Amino acid sequence: MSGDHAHKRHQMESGSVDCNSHKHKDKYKDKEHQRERDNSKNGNSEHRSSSEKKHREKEKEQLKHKEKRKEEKFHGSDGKYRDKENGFASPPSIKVEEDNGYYHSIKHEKSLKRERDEDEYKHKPKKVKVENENKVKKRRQEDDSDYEEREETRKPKKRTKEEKKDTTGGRKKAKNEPEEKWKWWEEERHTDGSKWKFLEHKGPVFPPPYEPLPGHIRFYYDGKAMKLSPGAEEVATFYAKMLDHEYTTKDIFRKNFFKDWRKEMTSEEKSKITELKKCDFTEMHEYFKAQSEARKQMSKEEKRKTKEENERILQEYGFCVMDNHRERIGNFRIEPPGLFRGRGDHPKMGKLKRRIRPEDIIINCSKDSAHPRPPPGTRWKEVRHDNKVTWLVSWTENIQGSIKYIMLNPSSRIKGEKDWQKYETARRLKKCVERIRAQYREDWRSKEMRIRQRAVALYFIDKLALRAGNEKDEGETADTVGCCSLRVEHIRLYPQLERQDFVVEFDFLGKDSIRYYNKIPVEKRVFKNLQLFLENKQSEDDLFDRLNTSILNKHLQELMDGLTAKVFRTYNASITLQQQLKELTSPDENIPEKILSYNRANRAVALLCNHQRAPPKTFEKSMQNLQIKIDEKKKQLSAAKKEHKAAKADARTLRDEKSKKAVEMKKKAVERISEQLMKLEVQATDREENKQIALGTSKLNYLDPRISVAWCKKWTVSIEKIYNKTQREKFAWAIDMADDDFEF
DNA sequence: TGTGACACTTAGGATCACGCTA
DNA sequence: TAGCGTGATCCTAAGTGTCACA
Repeated sequence: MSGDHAHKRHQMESGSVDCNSHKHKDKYKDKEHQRERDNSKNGNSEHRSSSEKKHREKEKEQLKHKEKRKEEKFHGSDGKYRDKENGFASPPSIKVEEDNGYYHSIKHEKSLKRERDEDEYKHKPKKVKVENENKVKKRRQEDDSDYEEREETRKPKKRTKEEKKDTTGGRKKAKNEPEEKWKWWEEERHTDGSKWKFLEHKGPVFPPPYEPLPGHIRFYYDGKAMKLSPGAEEVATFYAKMLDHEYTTKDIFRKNFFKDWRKEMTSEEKSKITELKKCDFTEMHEYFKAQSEARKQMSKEEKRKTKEENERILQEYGFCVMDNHRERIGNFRIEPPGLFRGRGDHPKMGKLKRRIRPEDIIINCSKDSAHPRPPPGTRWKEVRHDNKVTWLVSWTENIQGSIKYIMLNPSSRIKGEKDWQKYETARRLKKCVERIRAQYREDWRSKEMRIRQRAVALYFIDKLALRAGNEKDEGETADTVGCCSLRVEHIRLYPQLERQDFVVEFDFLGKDSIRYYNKIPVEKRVFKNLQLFLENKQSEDDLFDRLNTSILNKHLQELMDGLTAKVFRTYNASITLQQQLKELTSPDENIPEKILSYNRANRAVALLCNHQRAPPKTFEKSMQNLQIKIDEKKKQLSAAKKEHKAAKADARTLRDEKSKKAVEMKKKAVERISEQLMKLEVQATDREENKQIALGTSKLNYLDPRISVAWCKKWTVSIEKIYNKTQREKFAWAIDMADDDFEF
């Protein structure tokens, strides 16, 4: 990152756009906005239907026309538009960082101590400083109110005498005491654009080499057993393993697999094996199934050994040292070879994903770190020392020619800081969203078509939380769209529908080929504009032919520093959660009911963002089981109530201590069973409502965790009820800094 | 100004591990 | 204690957005 860029980032964080005057109005408008959205969203119940088929059928006929339109869109009719190449990236250029004197190994810590004292904030000791409570409270308030301001004004902290004396944070660690969590959010950030000063790791873990099948497991071609060469056999096993999967029923998958498989065959095999339908992989398939079964049946001792071995690998390769801290790596294993599982109607599904060799790998680490060693007899493609990026290992995959990375775990400082920053940008949008909304409404009346298109697209991104919709390489990926890449065929206009005026129906495949289907009433001016955009266009033409994500983001950047289309999704998701939590949580709810309210608020966001999932295979059965439990519990409750009544009658007659005690016991039993019943009923409601909705995606990526933390603190719900261990690790910063009065 | 390369986030499905129940 | 169901974790595809360069 250049100095300029660093400066820009700093500016972005300091929230230079003054939007405060809109603050109070925003709250009201946001709510109105949400209500409008809720009303419009309920039509979105259909799930992954056959609209993909429709796209396929039209594809051929559309292609020609589309090419033409595209040409016109960007170059007028001069024909200068050049098609992209085949989508494969050329090998990344070699980039070697000069030693700038920043790097140091933890091994050299002692000799560099003097430097650390002078530039202390860059190299904090692992131990966490002990702060007094008032200080902590003050810091938290500061964090909540204005993170950017703090970033701007904060100067490197002076260390106390004690701290200088002891790099372990002022006290010695007792034996077996769990290592304290590093509170990176209390420390300074790099301001020079660098992502780290020191990075050391052991490199990636490669998948085991191919093990040939035992002799008795055979492949049959045209009914006859045939021994395959190791290369061809390995690729055949990839297919055999997937025989149960729907992929192997798809024509494109089968075609691509067969084509790539033939490339791995010997010439003799190639001449014999000419049709996939004559191939019989069932023996291989059964063999792998038996193997997986055997793995499940392993003895306790064997399972323990496997677990220990995995733990050893994790300890050795799953961590790195970044700026004096041991940090967990996200994905330290190289992707094994196999068949490409593109989603939706991906034209490349079934192609062979090649085995990655050390010679394909680029290592990124500090110059003065102990470099990872390649496996014996091999070498890395390159070892570079680029501290402007966060990745540790990269390679180029052969399907799309894209670069794959090994990066740190979400709980790491480097990811956490970015996440925190993302939510701060969204909070800045909150301060000026009304001004931006007023502006795009005004732009609906612009004389210029490009401005009208931009304004309508932005309205959709804001109102419906649509993705930006970058352009994609045709024929290289599945045909999916976002807002800017919507085509005429993706919307339908109804001047009146179901007693509502100006209704727009959306039906398209979005990211991961997940269907977006929604009918929403829009403002008259939007409707009229859409009619205008559709004039003289064919179904496969772009709806917004004068717009792309680059133009839109450039405009957004002018409205607010750091604003892009993506920020609207984060903002709308978080603000919706906050509003829904306020609306749905009531003080007289018990804990399970509160959690149901939380999940309902979370669901509202997932619905908004169209986060769907395939209903679990066992869904119906598990609901039935739950219902059986509920029925049984109801019976229990009615029996317990009867017993309680009888005990009361006894007590009235006998009037002794024993019968009084019995009444108490029966009463408690009724209460206990009632509570159990209530929990089961809440669970059933929650599960039913969650059938096709994925809550995890929004929770992990869109909802400012401080909203959830504050809600937990306010209603004394333990954080474990809403975040599991991994999520708590990822959001440690928020759990530590948010109080019950945090406002997004 | 368009384009490709690159870096990074977001996403759903597959697989694993663990706890509950019969 | 085996079998099952479920939540947690892993995996990797598929997006977004920025930058340099022609």
